[in-house]
Amino acid sequence: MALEAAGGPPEETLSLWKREQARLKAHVVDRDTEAWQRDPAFSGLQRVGGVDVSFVKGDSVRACASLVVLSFPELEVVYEESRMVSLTAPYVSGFLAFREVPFLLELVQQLREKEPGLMPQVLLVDGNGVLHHRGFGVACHLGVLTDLPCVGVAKKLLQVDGLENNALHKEKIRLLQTRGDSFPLLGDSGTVLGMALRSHDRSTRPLYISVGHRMSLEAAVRLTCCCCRFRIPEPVRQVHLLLCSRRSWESTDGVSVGLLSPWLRAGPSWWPHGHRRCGAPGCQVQALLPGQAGPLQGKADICSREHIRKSLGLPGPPTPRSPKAQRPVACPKGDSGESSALC
DNA sequence: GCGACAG
DNA sequence: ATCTTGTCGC
Repeated sequence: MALEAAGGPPEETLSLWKREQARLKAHVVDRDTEAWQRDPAFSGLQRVGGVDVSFVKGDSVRACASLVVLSFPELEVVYEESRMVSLTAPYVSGFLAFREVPFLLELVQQLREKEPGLMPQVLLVDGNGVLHHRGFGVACHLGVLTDLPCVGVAKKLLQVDGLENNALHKEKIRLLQTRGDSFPLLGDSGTVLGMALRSHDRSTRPLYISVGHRMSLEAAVRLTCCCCRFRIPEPVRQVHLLLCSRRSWESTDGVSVGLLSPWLRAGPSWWPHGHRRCGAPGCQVQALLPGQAGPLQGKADICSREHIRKSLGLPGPPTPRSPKAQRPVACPKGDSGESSALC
């Protein structure tokens, strides 16, 4: 307790972590290893996964780790699992993996045991891959440890190796006009560490894509773009939704209802109606309505035909954001222009 | 006027 | 990450 009270982990721990990163980094494969990765239409790719860990405000220990698997190219949820965990490591920039990866590994392992047929062929990871202080971000870390192809998808530029979110960078962003536009992130070291990608026509803010494991940067960018209905790629976005709903039901059973965001409390209109939720170990699958309370529990769940998902493609006015509605768009935006009101 | 550091 | 406000940039 009170480990990270003041200055985070001791220098000793950090250097241990650095050594581990250096050791594992040797196993990173930064090129395409699968046939589908080189195919123009990604034919052969059938399942894309997303993972993330979400936190409970006011609680530095409890968190929720989730894994979802989507069909490709339909992008429908075919598997989702989440579990409450107790974090052991604090967040330290450059060492995100030591905080999150152990739990993500467990989820992958669980899937491997229970539903090997649903194992994703690639994972989109919230965070960076080789675009990292030591070239070994969480996407590489998880990739090496699972031996799954992984892509780092970050929402903010990690300013390393001379990369800076400065005026020049912002100007380059401004030049990204339509979905799919991108520019390389060239570090002072002379290496291309990743790409800034405009993932959606209606979103100005780029994603920062970098290689995690067993995939080229080009394929990573192309795949990410293929997974974007909105700014955030569906696998990652679905994981966020799962985490959010999970948190809300968690809180109805617990103590932090008052800490929930108003968006969630209000019974968000963007919530997939009646979407099934999965919970923690030892529980049952539930049908949870927006804002509805549910027993705290959960278990692996296979939601193959999530026809409910279709609602995501329907006119569900999600975020009555700001007076930025310049465009009469025919598609529902859940999070495009903004940093997502979700999580 | 703040603080730079993925999540 | 979370919460929140509001629309840049030094």
